[in-house]
Amino acid sequence: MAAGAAILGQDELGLETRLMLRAAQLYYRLHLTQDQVGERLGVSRFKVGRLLDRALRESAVRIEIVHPDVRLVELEDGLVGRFGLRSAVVVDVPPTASAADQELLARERVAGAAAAHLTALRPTGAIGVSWGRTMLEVAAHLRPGWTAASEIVQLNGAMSRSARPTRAQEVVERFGLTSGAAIQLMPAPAIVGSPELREALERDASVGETLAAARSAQTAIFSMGVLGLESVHVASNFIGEPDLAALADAGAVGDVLGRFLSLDGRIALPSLDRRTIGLPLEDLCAKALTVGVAAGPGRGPIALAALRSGCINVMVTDEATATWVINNA
Amino acid sequence: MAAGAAILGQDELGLETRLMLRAAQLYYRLHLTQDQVGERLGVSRFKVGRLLDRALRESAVRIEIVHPDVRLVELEDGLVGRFGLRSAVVVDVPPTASAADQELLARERVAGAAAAHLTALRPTGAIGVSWGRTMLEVAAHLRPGWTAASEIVQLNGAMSRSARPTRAQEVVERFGLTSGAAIQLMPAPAIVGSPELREALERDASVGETLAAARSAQTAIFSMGVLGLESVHVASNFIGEPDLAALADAGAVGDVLGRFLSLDGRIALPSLDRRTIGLPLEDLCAKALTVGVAAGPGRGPIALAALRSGCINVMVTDEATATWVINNA
DNA sequence: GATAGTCTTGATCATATGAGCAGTTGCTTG
DNA sequence: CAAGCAACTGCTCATATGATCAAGACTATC
Repeated sequence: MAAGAAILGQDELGLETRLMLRAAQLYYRLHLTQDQVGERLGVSRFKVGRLLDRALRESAVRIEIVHPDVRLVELEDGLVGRFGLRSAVVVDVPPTASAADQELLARERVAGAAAAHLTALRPTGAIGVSWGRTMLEVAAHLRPGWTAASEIVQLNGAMSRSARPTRAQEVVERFGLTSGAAIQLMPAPAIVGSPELREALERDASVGETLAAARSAQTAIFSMGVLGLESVHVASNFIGEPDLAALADAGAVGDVLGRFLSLDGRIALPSLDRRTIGLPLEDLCAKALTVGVAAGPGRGPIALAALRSGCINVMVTDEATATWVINNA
Repeated sequence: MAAGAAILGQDELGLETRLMLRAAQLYYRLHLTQDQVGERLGVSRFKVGRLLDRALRESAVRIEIVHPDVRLVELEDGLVGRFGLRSAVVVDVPPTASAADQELLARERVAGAAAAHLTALRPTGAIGVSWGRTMLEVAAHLRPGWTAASEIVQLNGAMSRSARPTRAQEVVERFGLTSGAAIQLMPAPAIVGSPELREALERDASVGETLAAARSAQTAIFSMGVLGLESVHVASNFIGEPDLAALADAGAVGDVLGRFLSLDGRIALPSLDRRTIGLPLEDLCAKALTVGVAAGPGRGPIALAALRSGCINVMVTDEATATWVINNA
């Protein structure tokens, strides 16, 4: 063979290349062993190995992963790698007719994924939870026995004076019911009028004990809220027009546990933060397992901010949000 | 893991599928071993193997050969498989400005490939050769020492009375020169006026001895000619208008060793065949190694006919011809 | 709530593949 | 024409992979 090529000068015909392609076909298409390929082609199995090696190096053979869900896995890996997470779950949300439906579906899908992932994570001890529409949906997806946790603690204030209830209690109750754990609520509004009042409430046993439990929990599960009129904090009357305007001025993009963050992951408006009742951001960041859930359009910025704050260990979100985060990180 | 999926009922999230895709990425993209993949994913290497197996079976991973020359190899394999050949060589002919250039280039490329392939085949003993433009080109591409054959024998009559010489002698001479073998010419026209004359000539020692040598040679190398005014047989005045018309009527598509075939691979016009001097078709078919060379546009039909005749062991041709043959076989 | 059946799992062993190495071959250059 | 050089080949040995099997887990059914 070498002799032939030599006499002919160069390998004009691509004889060696043809051999390579033939080997690749026999090996990758017909699934013969390198030995068998060698036998058919009249070369040693070593040569076949080298031929296949060359085919791979010169990308004459392309191996690609074509499953529609790879992009989700890639996003997950991207999030884990970029933000040093323990894990991430990115779910696919099929398109819907209306934007409102899309938001609903995204919430449903992401919440389901969050519930499933939580079950797989099997957290133990005390678990802190936030509230909101997304958390309510997560709670609804939990199956009995999903964890053997000892206690479910509400992480931030939620008692609303508005006509539209936060249903925060339902979240905690369902988490407790499905796990058989005791529950502990935080009987206070999310945001009050003054830092002094917040301090007074936190000193009181009713709120103080829950806050202490929230601090000592090693696991936290929480959602992310957007800033704007559709925010639950606005709907629940925790913040009004002036606060909203101030937050917008400060560059806030959304909230975690009622604490509004700017895109760089810091507290956007410290003066408001001092009026916010619940687990402080730095205490959240210190926990061993912190599961952040972001579902629906427009969550990209707050998701990125929360990830940048370093308070998220495990991220659960939809494809659009994950894509936004990766592209803007 | 299994427990989690069980509690959640079905594998709603495609958790197993994600694991599969992740395994595929780590294995095929990052080239980790299955062991390492298992370690990263927290599963046994057996599971990784099964995951990858499933990925392949469900074609979540696609392995394809993307080299531009695969199609040539596929055509080669197609010819070998379809016609039970020993081997086949199909060459790529880049497009040219004019049709005439295309024919020239095809001939040059195919002839080069034929010479190279012959060298690789290393035929021994006596080798029979035909003549024609293609064979002349093949001869021109032979490098000294390409074979250790003992004798080169002309397979069919070629002596022309026309102004345009066949240069058949050059073919044999160059085959002999480059191999150091003795040569034996067939001093007769390709086609004569009557069966009786043919018989008389073949009985004469001058032609008879060469014919006997042609019969006993175990190797034959020959080209294929088209039917029509551009045929060398017409140009050399071996056949005239009446014969040409009769051949066309009989469904002849071209010739091998001056013997015209119809598309089914049989002698198209037995009466003409009886006037043709040289190795008969059935003697050609009986040889151990028969290399047929077909180059240039319009050679599809005669190539197919020759292949069907069963007289070809090894085929050398261009892509267009091979494609035509495969599509019309 | 027990039990048979099915699916999944991890282990062992045989096989296939890859890494490193020494011998050979042909090419190049003095 | 010879000597050095570089590429290629086939070998041995270590490793990775695939086939088969027994045990365990979960499901479905009564």
